[in-house]
Amino acid sequence: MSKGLETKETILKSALELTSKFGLESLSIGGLAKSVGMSKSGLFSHFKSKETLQVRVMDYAAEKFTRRVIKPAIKDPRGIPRLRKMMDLWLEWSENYMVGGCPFVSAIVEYDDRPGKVRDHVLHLQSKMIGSFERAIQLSVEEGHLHAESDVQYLGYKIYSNMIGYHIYSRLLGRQEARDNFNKHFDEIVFAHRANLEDL
Amino acid sequence: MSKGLETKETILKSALELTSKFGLESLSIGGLAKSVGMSKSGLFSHFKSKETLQVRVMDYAAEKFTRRVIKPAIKDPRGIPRLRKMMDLWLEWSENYMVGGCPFVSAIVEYDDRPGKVRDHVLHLQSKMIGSFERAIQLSVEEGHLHAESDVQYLGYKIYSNMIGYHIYSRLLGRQEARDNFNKHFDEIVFAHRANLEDL
DNA sequence: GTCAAAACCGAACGTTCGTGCTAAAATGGT
DNA sequence: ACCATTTTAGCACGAACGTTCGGTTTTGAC
Repeated sequence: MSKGLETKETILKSALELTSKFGLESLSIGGLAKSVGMSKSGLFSHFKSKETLQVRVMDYAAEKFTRRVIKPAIKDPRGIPRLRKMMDLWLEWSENYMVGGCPFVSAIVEYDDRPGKVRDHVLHLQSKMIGSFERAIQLSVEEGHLHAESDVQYLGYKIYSNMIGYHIYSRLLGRQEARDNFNKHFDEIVFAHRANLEDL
Repeated sequence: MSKGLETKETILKSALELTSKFGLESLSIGGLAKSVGMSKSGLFSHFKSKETLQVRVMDYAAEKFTRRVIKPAIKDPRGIPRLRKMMDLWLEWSENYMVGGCPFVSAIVEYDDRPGKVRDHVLHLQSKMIGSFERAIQLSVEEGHLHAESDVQYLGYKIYSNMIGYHIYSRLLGRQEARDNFNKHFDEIVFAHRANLEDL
């Protein structure tokens, strides 16, 4: 790997950490340069603008997310087990890997009223992420784990809400029941949509 | 009312609008001054620091929230009707009254990793808000609308998650099913915890 | 109408922001 | 070892940031 790509990786790694902690908008060129130990202009020349940097950071986050949450889960059997695994991996991602919490959650809220390329990109990535969950839910229906009339989009909404709710209860409010709540709620959602056994 | 309090009200009103749109941290003294049509220093002198301004803005928001969501709901009968009314009023508050979405949601996410007075204050206000919902849930149990063994805290978590989920689905993702999802999910949560009729 | 207090403004402060420009240093294929 | 390319640093810019200060206007009680 060339020197350029190496430092670009170093920069993005540090940038993602800062973003996770303080948000995508607070990410400053100068501060980022200091945290990776290089000059402002040297760092800047890797991205032509701050906007580009922000977009790259989110791409970097999305790549890590796919590698750590989505991809490992497909080793588990289709249906509820795989969906459950995604939840566990997301918890791991959100709690331990990302020191400042899931960067998408912050970015989404931060940019819901800031039109521009960054917002569009964040929206696109988050839609893709929700799509991944919806696909896992769809598979759960096809595998017969959830009943055939399940509204996949609605189920996705409930599961996503549970994730966000956990994130806030755990992060800001610091409630240690958050994880139990999350798991219990997920189980209830799945249970409410389970297939009638006599249908199989 | 004295002149000082009047302008302070004007400032806070405009500040809350900006905060709702762009977040509490992006709120700048200069920008705010321009939007209310007064000088930077003139505005600044009303609050001794930006930190104080931010705290006051959140207090202002909390007051409006109480006046528009909590207080009107107590006219409805205790229990599920009152809780349901709170949901409707919150939807109204979040959708129409606050142009940029619920300011607490933004503030919470923005400050989950920024220690300081602002964070502490936001946390305190949000805890109070959740407390209001939990009290309404508790009343629903006492009124016999929800079964006696209901875990009020857990129910609060689910209802809160639904609110946050709706906020994101509706705001950033722009999904128009969001509202239906929200209502359906609320009904399901209540239904899942309803009192057994034979117990009454 | 007087006068102290409150409110407000304009200018300036030291920083930090994002972004150019130029030149030096490091890199890597030949 | 050479040399073109890439990467990095230094410096400067205009703008915006929060904040301070000195002075002017406005307010409201007497």
